[in-house]
Amino acid sequence: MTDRLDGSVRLEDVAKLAGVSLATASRALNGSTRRVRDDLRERVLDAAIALQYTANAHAQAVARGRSDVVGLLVHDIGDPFFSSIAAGVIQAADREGLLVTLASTGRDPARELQFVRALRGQRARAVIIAGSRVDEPAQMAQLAREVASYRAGGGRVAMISQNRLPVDTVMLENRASGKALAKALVGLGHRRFAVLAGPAELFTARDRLDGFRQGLTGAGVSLPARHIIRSDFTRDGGYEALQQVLDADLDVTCVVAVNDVMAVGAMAALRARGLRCPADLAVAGFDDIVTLRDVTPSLTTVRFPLEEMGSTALSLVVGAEGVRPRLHAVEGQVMIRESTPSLG
Amino acid sequence: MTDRLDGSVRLEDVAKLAGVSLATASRALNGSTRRVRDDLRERVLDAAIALQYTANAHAQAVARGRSDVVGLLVHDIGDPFFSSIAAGVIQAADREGLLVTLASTGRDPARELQFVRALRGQRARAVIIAGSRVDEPAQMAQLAREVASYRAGGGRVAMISQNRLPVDTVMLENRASGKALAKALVGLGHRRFAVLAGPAELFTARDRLDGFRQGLTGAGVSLPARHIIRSDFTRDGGYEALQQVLDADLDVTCVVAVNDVMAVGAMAALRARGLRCPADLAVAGFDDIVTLRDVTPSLTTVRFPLEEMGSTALSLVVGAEGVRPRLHAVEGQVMIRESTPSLG
DNA sequence: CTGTTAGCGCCTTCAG
DNA sequence: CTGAAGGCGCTAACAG
Repeated sequence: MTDRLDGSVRLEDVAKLAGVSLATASRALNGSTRRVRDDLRERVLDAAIALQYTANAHAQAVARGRSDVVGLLVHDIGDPFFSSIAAGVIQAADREGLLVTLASTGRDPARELQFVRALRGQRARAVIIAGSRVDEPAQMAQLAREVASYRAGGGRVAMISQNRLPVDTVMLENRASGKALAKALVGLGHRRFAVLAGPAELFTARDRLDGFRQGLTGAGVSLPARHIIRSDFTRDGGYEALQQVLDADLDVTCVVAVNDVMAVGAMAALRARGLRCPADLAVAGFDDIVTLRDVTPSLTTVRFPLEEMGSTALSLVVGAEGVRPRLHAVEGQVMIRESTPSLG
Repeated sequence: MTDRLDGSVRLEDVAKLAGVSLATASRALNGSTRRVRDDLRERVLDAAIALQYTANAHAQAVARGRSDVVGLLVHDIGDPFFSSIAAGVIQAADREGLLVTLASTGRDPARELQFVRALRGQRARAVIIAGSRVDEPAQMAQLAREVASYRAGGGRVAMISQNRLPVDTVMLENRASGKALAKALVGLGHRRFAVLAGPAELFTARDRLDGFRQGLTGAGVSLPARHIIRSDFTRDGGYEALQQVLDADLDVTCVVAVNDVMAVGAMAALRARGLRCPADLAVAGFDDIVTLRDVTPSLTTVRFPLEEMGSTALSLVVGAEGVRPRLHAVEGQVMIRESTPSLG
C-alpha cells in the first residue's frame, strides 16, 4: 500500500508487489507486442488490481510520443446541430479507444485558434473542427497556419463544413441541397419566396442561399433582393427576420430559413403576430434537428445525417493518412412535411 | 529549425535558439514564480514564437504531477438536457483555463465506471458526473469505490443529480418540483391525472413522480396506480406511454411526463390519434429544454437552470476542497404555459 | 522471456 | 538572476 503524497500508485509499486521488473510489469499490463510468461503476467495483473493501479496516461504519452485523445472543436455545444455531431464523434472515438476533449468556441475564430494550439500542446492525436467557416481571409490564413504546424507535428485534422483547407473534410452539400429544396417547393406550387438568410459571411448560410436561388432561377422563379433578410444564425435571428418580412409586407407564400432553429423562430414570430403556419405562410428550414421533429406543423427541411457525419470525420482522422486530403461529401435529403403544403 | 522525426519543437530547441539554459526558458515561458531578466525573457519569447513552440502538456503534467483537464460524464451528449449542462461546464472550465474531456456513457453504468477509470489514468484534475443515478446498489457501490480511489489520488469529484455519494453535488430538487407542479396544476382546476413516469429505477424519474403524487395527496387529490405508466425516459417512451393512456381509456384531464422530451412525444402521440392538446388533454413536463420552448402549444414544465448547474458543478470542483462534501440544491421553477389551461 | 538502462519533455530544487 | 542536474512515470531498445 505504497502511499505517496499524491496518493497514486506507480508501475514500480505494482512490479515490486508482483516481484518482477518494471519492464515486465509494463509489458504485462499495457499492450505490448512482447509476451510475458503466464504465471508472471498473472501475478502482475493481480498486483495491479490489488493496488488499484491505473497507468499514468501522461507518462505513457510522453514515453510513447503519442496520446489517445482527439480534440473536437464546435461553435456551441448547446446547439443541437453540434451536439448531434459530437455524439457521432464520441461514439466513434469510443470504439477506437480514444478520449475526446471538447472545446466550444462560441463562434469566435480567435478562440478556435487558441484551442487548436492548446490541443497541439496536448499532443492530441487528431482534431476535428466542426462548423461553418467564415469569409474572412485573414482568419482563414491564421487557422491554416496553425493547422499546418499541428500537422507538421504529426497531428491529423478533419473539418466538418466546407472544403476550404487542404485537410480531410466532411463537406455538407449546402448548395445542392438549397437547390433541391427550391425545386421541391416550386414543385408544390410556390412561386413567391423570402429567405431568412443568416449572416452573409457564414459560408454555410451563404451556400444554402445561393443554392436555393440557383434552384429558383432554374425553375424560372425570381427572388428579389429585398426578399433576402439577414439576421443571426439562431432561433432569435429567425424570429426577428420574420418580423421584418411581415413589416415589409412582402407578398410571399413561403419563407425558407437557412437552418431549422431559425425556422422555428420564424414560426414563433408568426404565431406572435396571430398568423398561422402553413395557412398564412409556409416555412422551411435546413438540418432536420432531432429535437425539432415534433414541432407543429411539422417542419419541411433538408436532412443531414449529423451523427453519421461526426463518426465519419473521426474515421477519416484515425485511418491511414492519404496522400492527398480526402473529401467526403454529404448530400442533404429534402423532407417535405406539413409546414409547406401544396398550393395545388 | 531542429527537425525531429515527430516534427515537434522542444523547449530545448527554444533555449538553444535564445542562447539560454533550459531552466531559464522554462521559467520565462511557463508561469513560474521566479522572475527572469527582461532581455532574456524577451529572447526566449521571440524564439518560442519563431519556432511555433507549444509546451508538451503531457510532459508538463508528469513533471508537475497534475494536469489541466477535467472530465465530464454524461448519459448522452445528443440529449439537450446534457448538452446544456455540458455547455455550462465547458464555459466555466474555459474561464479557469481548463480543458474538458467528455464521455458519453449511453446510460450504461459499466461504461461510466470504465470512464472514471480512464479519467483517473489521465490524471484529470476533476471529474463531473452528470445524470440520474439508478437504483442498483451493486453498481452504486462499484462507482463509489472507483470514485474513492480517484479521490485518494488527489482527484476532485462532483455529481449533478442526486446526493447519493459523499462528494460535492449539484442536486436537483426533483421531489419538491414535482410537488410544486402538482399544486399548480390542481390550482388550475385539474383533478384527474396520469403520469408518464419513466423507468422505476431511475431516481430522477422516481423522485419527480413521488413529489408529484405527494403534492396531489396534499391537495386531496388521488392518483390511482393504473394512472402511472412506465416507459423509457425518451421521446419515444413518452409517445408509447401516451398511447397506453389512451388505450386504457383513463379518464383524465392532464398528463404529466417526467421530462420534456417525453412530454413532446406524448403530444405527438395525441396528434397521431387525432386529438388535440390542450383541448382534449393537457400535458406538462420537466426541465424546460431550450429547443422545446417553441413547440405548440407551449409546454408547461418545471424549469431547471441547466447551464448554470454545469458551471456550478465546475466551480465546486476547482475551489478549495471543503472538509465535508458540499451540497448545492437547485430548485425547479414551475412554468405554466398553454399546454395546461385553467379548467375554471 | 526477463531485466537493465536510457531516454521522452519538462519542472524544480540546488549551487553558483 | 542563471545554469546544471535530478526526477516525474512510463516505454523501448539493448543485453542476457
